[in-house]
Amino acid sequence: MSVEKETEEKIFEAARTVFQKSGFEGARMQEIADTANINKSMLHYYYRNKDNLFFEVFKAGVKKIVPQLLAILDKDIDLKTKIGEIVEFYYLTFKEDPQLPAFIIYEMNQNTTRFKSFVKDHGIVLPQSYIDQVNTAIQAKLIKNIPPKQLLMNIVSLCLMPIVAKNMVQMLFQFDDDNFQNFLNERRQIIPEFILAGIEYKEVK
Amino acid sequence: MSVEKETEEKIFEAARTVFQKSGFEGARMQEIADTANINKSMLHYYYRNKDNLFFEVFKAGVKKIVPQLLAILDKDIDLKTKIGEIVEFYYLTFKEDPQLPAFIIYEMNQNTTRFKSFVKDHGIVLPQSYIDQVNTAIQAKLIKNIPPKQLLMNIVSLCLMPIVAKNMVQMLFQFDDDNFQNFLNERRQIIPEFILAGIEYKEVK
DNA sequence: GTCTATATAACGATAGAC
DNA sequence: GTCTATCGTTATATAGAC
Repeated sequence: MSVEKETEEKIFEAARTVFQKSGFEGARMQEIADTANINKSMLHYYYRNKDNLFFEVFKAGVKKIVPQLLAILDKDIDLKTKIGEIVEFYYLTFKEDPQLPAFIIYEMNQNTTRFKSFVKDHGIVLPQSYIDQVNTAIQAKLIKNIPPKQLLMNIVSLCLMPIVAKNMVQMLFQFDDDNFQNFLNERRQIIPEFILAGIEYKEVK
Repeated sequence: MSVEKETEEKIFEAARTVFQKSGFEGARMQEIADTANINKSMLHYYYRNKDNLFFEVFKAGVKKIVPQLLAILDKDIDLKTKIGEIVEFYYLTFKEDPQLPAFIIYEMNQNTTRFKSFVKDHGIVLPQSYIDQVNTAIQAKLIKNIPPKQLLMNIVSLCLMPIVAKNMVQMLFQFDDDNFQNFLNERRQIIPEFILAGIEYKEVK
């Protein structure tokens, strides 16, 4: 009958906060317990150990980033629209959860195994439809010649890098938090324009 | 008279290896000692504690990435040449030291203070000459309208992101190490072309 | 400068009462 | 399910002989 969150969920949310802030090695079980406002031994009761708890947080993070990207790439829509959707999706996702991409990318470099099982379980594959779409556009001379994976790498780089390197960017550009958020917001328009010009995109009439 | 590296230097090199691989929290003083092939207490003799040793490694890393970028930005050369030099500089630097950018970017997000003292000591500032150069090119209609900081963000994103997200990229694109290196090599040409088209760069005759 | 031995503290994890 | 108390381990760091 309680309207409060279940203990297990409270623990998970706290773990998400602490792991994303400090990483696996930097995170402390005690800090997770304090953040969740529960007893430390409850962490072990529900999740057995630190590795387990971490992996749940990690998996949830990957799920928030990767499948949606692949789904957009697989959509039967114009390339221009597709690029716009990716930029918007990442902008909105990381506005809510700014530490997520740095967390996932860093932890994946630390331990590839963690991700491999995830890829296997969820059938994570770059959609062939996207590859075909880009190659077709190239042959039709609608865009200039660029390998589809390179194009995707460019799109994702432009979206993620500023957020992954937040402190570095703020420091070099002397941005406070407001300036930084405005900078990101400005990119919602700049990135699609930049990419479309970069591939010399020509509209289909 | 010894041709071997001094102990202090051996420690530093080992610390660089271990810190860049595992991060500050994940690094173990014992592993650094083992890597350097010296006794663990020597670490404290030369560097007093872990924080100190880490900060030396961190500072050296920042020095390898930031001042050179600012120096290129400040050069009195054509914008096209400038972009090409940045791309080449980062490609060559990270071919030798692939874990460096992820290390610096991650640790900077963990602890801004570490970097602030560095910025202060080294007078790290985005050169006004670069800002002026871009704005002048925009007014002369040589490139399309884009804030100079946004353009720089794009350049750096395209160079660094694939290396920072190495494992993620390899996984999603199903690249082995050779494929990945070829992918990066291919970008030496693709990135400058993409950027110049992206800003609709027009050569000065 | 370099070693062995050890102090000290923190962390993940568990046992057991309720 | 939830708590207190505590175990066992591992980490950084230091003391002191050589």
